[in-house]
Amino acid sequence: MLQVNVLRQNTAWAKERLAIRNFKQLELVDEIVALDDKRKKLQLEFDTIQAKINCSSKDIGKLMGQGKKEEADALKAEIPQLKTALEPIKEAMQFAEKQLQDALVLLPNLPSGLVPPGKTPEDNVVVRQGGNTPTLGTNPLPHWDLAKKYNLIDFELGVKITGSGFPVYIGKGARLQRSLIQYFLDFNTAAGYTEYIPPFVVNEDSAYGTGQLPDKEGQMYFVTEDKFYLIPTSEVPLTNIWRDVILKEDDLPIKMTAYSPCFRREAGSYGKDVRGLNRLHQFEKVEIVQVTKPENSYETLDAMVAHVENLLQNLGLPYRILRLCGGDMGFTSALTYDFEVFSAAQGRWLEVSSVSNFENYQTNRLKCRFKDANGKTQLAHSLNGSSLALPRILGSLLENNQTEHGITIPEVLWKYFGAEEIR
RNA sequence: GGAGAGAUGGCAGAGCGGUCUAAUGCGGCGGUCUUGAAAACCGUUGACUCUAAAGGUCCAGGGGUUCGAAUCCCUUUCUCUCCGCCA
Repeated sequence: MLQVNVLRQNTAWAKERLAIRNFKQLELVDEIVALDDKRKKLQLEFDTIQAKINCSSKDIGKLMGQGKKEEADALKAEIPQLKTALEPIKEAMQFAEKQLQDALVLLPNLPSGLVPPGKTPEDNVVVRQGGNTPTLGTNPLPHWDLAKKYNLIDFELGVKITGSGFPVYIGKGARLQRSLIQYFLDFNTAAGYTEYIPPFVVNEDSAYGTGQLPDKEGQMYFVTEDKFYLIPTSEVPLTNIWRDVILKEDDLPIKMTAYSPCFRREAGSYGKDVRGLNRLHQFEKVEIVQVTKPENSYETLDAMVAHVENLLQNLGLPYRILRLCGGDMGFTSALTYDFEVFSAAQGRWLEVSSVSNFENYQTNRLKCRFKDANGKTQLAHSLNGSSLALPRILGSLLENNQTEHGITIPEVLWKYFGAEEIR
């Protein structure tokens, strides 16, 4: 969430930034500053009266110790009226605090200066394109047909066991998926990321900490019995490792990577968007997360983009990198690059990664801070990206690499997959 | 799941109704000494709010009793021990 002081000191600028992402309730910024003013005023009143009570209580203690019971009783008699005066102030203060908090979580992050204006995905800017689109033979098959032909994935079986959007990977399909996961993790750890296996369900504090709550409440599966959320991405448990932590400057940057299944309800999705592996309720993903010093976060973002780009190049997939426009960006992001691969048989670009800098939006909520060289505590910056989401990579790999007699496996996967081709 | 015991500063650990502004030890930081280091000795040591300062808040979370709560009561969560179940 945003810092009130930033909004207070740069009110007009903050509104301009929010307008870039087509945020409508700009008056919320003024309301927040007003609420904070109110809160401060009440806090001061509260503190003044509380100080008097504390002082009297100490005096009573001393008097009792000296056996001056009557003087102590006289002092005691003064306190009830102070407490009576305190009560409404306390309530008003707590109410103002809650209102402030409730308002703050409604504000999305401020887009960085690089974010292009725009409302829809059409307004995203292609910053780079790479790889070659293959020339497929006649009647290229979409991946769901290839999956059936080579017995790699059974979608109907998933429907039987759970429901739509929960595919069952079988044999070489499962093996290919595992090969990709292992390749991604090895590639990430070679680049200095530490591998984690985090919990796949999280509590409310964690879901709130990275901003999934209250924004994406309906997107997550919820275990009512224990009040746990199934993670929509391992970003949630990974970033929350640093909740309520004050780091040393030397600890930064923190580089983490994790494989996890991801669970998303995706309510309301339908049609060709959800066909095959295009959109699932459970999918696999390898994630990278970094926590950095504020002054380094944008060069870190560039490094993460280059890192993900390398992965796609190594897999030989045709890709493009988009800088998301204000209207298409995530709630908590300041700048996001999306990666799409071209799935040749479907003839569509599919999103396979999203790399974002959250600046201190997440860390402010998480209270993830570090002590700088001057001993001052300040908020760190957090970033994350998919490296990579598996289903669409798998789908496009099947489609782009299909031949007359099988599917060729990219060379980087040979040692994991144990073969150069699926026949 | 049942019974019992606990949760205190970076860590260990005292405090169980009133100078707690939380003892003590370890660790960290600074200094003295030293060619340098170690040892020894001396000093220092959290967060939030507010900030000119004072003040206020924080002893797992929430609520209560009291003039006054780390300390008493209720409640939630977590940890440990024993039993049960189990990969």
